[in-house]
Amino acid sequence: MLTPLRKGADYHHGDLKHAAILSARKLVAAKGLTGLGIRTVADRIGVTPPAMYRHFESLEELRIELSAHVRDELADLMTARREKASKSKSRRRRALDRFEAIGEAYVDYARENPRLFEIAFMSCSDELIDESSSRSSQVLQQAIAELEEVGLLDGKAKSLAPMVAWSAVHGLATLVAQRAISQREYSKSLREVFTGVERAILKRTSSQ
Amino acid sequence: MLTPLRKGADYHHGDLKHAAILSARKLVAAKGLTGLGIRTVADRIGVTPPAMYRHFESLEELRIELSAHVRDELADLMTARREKASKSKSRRRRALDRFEAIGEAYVDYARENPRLFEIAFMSCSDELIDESSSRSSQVLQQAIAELEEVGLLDGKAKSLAPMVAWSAVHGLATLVAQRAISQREYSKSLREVFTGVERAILKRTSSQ
DNA sequence: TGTACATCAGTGAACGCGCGTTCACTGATGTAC
DNA sequence: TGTACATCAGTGAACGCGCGTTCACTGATGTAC
Repeated sequence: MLTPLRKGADYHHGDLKHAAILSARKLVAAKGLTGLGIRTVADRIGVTPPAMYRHFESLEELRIELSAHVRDELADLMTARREKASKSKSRRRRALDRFEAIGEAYVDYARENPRLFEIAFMSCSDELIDESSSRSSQVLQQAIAELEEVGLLDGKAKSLAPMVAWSAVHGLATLVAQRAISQREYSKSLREVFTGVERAILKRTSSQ
Repeated sequence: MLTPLRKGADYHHGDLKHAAILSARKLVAAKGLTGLGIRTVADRIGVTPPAMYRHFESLEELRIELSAHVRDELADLMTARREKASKSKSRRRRALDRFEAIGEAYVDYARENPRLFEIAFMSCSDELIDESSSRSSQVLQQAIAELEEVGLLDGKAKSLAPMVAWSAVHGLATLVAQRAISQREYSKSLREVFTGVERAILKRTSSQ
């Protein structure tokens, strides 16, 4: 399909904002936050720099929108992996698999998109990200609620479960993103962290 | 003392490299990594930009040296706090206090120097930081060894203790540095993470 | 103790560059009649 | 169905800026004799 998608596509881009964010995503993924610029993005999507200002107030705003986009991607991956995990098993197995699936998705995203992951929570430097309202943290809360429903969550540890799981998985993810943990050690570390978190928050049975 | 510290101090700075790193530290602490520049630092320490090139090959090298300096500061704080913790108590109490002291120091540093903490492990983007040789991780290993010596470490969890503790504390630290956790929730979160990590790696007694 | 000289650590001016942003403009689009 | 016109989304040229870095230089320092 070499024909323009819409009439006048030579002059009116049609979907500049969306294209800009995707291009910004690529740019940051490849060169880090420093590589992101109004002019560079404009070039890549075949538009002059001032056109960008029809859609973004400033470079800062582009950054912020990209950061939100990345957080969305991350949350999407988490829910997708959760849904793919374990059907037709015991309720307990299922809840645990879903819990692990979202954690693994989180860390995987960081491993595969280290630069993007870095800006997901960081780049909105000034306003603090409302953790409670962020989609990925909601997904986590939900998974913990599921563990509770099936009776796996330890009563004493219940209140600290979200913070512990969040910190441990987020910590592992940043270490992986920074390559402080090599690909070789990756899955081992992931298993260790999961085991640790589960020892911390699940009910204690003889088998564990 | 308004007299120059050494003869010829007008022309020969005397300690430019050290002064540059300190000034870079201040700059990054205040404005983030973007605020760091050869010219800016040169200005601040009262020297012309080319003088910087007698001591640093490039801006990149200045960044790398600053990053190492920050990692040193962090490790120094950890060991200092560990030594301050708990004397004249039971061996077990002492080992646990020392373990917690280094974790708390880590997170405190991140809270008080968020921008610096961000570059501590990140800015050496290309070469991966040798985790095993980094001073702060050695301090952690040591603390875990102490827990083992006094018989607090759980046998099964022993192998995963370093990874679990490291991830959880590092994760909390980055969340705090990014202000994803507010000052208000800070000490509560810290306690939760410690409790979680200890539930994960310590021997299980009835009291826990 | 004094002088010649190599070495070192700065200066001052300039380079080219790419950046974010602004401005007056123009081509395309959609709507009212 | 056709025309006038407001609105919108782009263009092209230019702005000033601060940056990292290079260059030929010069002032200070220390060492050999």
